[in-house]
Amino acid sequence: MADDILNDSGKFLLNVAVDNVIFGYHEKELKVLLQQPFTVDKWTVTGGYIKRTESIEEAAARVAFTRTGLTGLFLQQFRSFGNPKRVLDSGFTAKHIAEVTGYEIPEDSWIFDYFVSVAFYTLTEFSKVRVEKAEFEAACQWWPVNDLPPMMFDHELIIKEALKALRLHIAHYPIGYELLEEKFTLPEIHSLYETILAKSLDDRNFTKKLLAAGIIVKLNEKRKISGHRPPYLYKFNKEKYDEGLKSGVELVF
Amino acid sequence: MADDILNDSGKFLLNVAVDNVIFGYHEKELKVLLQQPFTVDKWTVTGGYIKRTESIEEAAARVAFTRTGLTGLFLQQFRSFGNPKRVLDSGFTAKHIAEVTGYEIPEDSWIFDYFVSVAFYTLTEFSKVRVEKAEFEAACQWWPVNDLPPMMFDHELIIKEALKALRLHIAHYPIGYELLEEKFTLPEIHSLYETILAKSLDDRNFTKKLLAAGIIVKLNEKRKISGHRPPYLYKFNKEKYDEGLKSGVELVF
DNA sequence: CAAATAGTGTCTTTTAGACATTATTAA
DNA sequence: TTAATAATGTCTAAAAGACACTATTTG
Repeated sequence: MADDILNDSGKFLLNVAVDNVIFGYHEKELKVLLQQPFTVDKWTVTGGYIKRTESIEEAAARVAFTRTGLTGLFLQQFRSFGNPKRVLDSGFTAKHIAEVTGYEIPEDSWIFDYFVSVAFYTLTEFSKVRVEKAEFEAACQWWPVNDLPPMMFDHELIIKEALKALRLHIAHYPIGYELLEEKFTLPEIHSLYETILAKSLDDRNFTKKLLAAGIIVKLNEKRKISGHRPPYLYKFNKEKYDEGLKSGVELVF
Repeated sequence: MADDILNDSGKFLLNVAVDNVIFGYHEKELKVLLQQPFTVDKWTVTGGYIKRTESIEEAAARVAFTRTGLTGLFLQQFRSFGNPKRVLDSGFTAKHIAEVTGYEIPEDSWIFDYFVSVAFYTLTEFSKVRVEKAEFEAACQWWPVNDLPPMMFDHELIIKEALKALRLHIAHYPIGYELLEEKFTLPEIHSLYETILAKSLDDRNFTKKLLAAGIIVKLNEKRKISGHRPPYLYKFNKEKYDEGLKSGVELVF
């Protein structure tokens, strides 16, 4: 509970934490999972402190697991943020918390200190996520990337930068595996890319490119949809895909 | 001095620090500026603690300034490193320090703690750098990237990753401005790129591409060299260059 | 005029980009 | 047979890549 974090400060690193921008894709919209501390009525990216026994990647994975129930997610570090004004400008103070929640936390508690945030982004298959708020949180829910609630600290910037990194990566690595179901149709992956890049892509050229790169494979099945021609299902070619992740592919769209 | 850092721990953030891989280019070789703590006979990337009053970027700039005397350098954050084993595996202990230097430092001093390192790389014009070791260091000098001395912690990995980031960036941003003198010849910039990318580039196509992108401009001067045809001097087109830095250019070589 | 290196142009291949028609299914 | 959407091929333009000869200077 709260006590866990407040009293057990010896368990965590000081002055450094992780933030994890968890992206999910649903109904042609890119969403991001945000949490709301019950101390402030602003929202934050999911994040947490780093245990002394874990690496920063493990901390980010734990943060994601706590909110989504998923493990083995695609996790990408993209930048760290740190300057003395991050917390000072946020309205996140002992006084404010006392007013809102009745909790009395010392003014000089380590949680109000200057924190460097190591930021990651994570891609999830929306339908598999079971959203759960972590302890010490008032809420946790998906928000459309293009329609965010008021954000705390510099978290709006963090999301912007995460999106920038995602868009850069999508041109060099075969992202998509983690955002779609195992079998997907061309229209589905096509509109995923259009959504992430926020621009329309010629369907013929798009298909051509993915097939030429060899990262997707046509299956002999169709998705059952009524009222019109059913689309073929595709899956990723895992080897090509992993190789692409490692050494990079040119997929400039 | 040492006391500054050891006693004045309240001045610095705990559990987080910056490392800065300072690159310089000299005689067709890419070099990196390394420091040697006088406590261990291994080398490290230049680095330091973060003051409570400064941002991580300011800390990295200060680290570079202390060793090179230069300000306004090109500074690029590329990754953060953090896991509990970084220090444990390094042989960096109070006992070892006492043996080597006679300094008695408590086993539980904060300097032996788990540190997350926010890593940057910096590009410098070799000839302008006046190498100076910082306090608490036995030495500070240039080393060829391809021929490094024994490195402490995970600093060999940090250099590898910095180089990877530099090679990625060079394909998207017009790097070079900070590594060459103001006026340079085509053969000079050509061999700079060949050195960084560790592969040979066709001189005609290389020139064509830089000129087409508009980031370099031919001057009406030649470099005085005897014994053969003197090369023309070029300079960067600062506007195009800055624009390229901001929005990215495709310069795949 | 010889030595040494600088400078440059053309042709070919590959890749990117624009563009519109036919195919399949269910109701 | 119609409604709805899936699937696909060709032509053009631009960019990348391969390749070798001429130019300029000093000694």
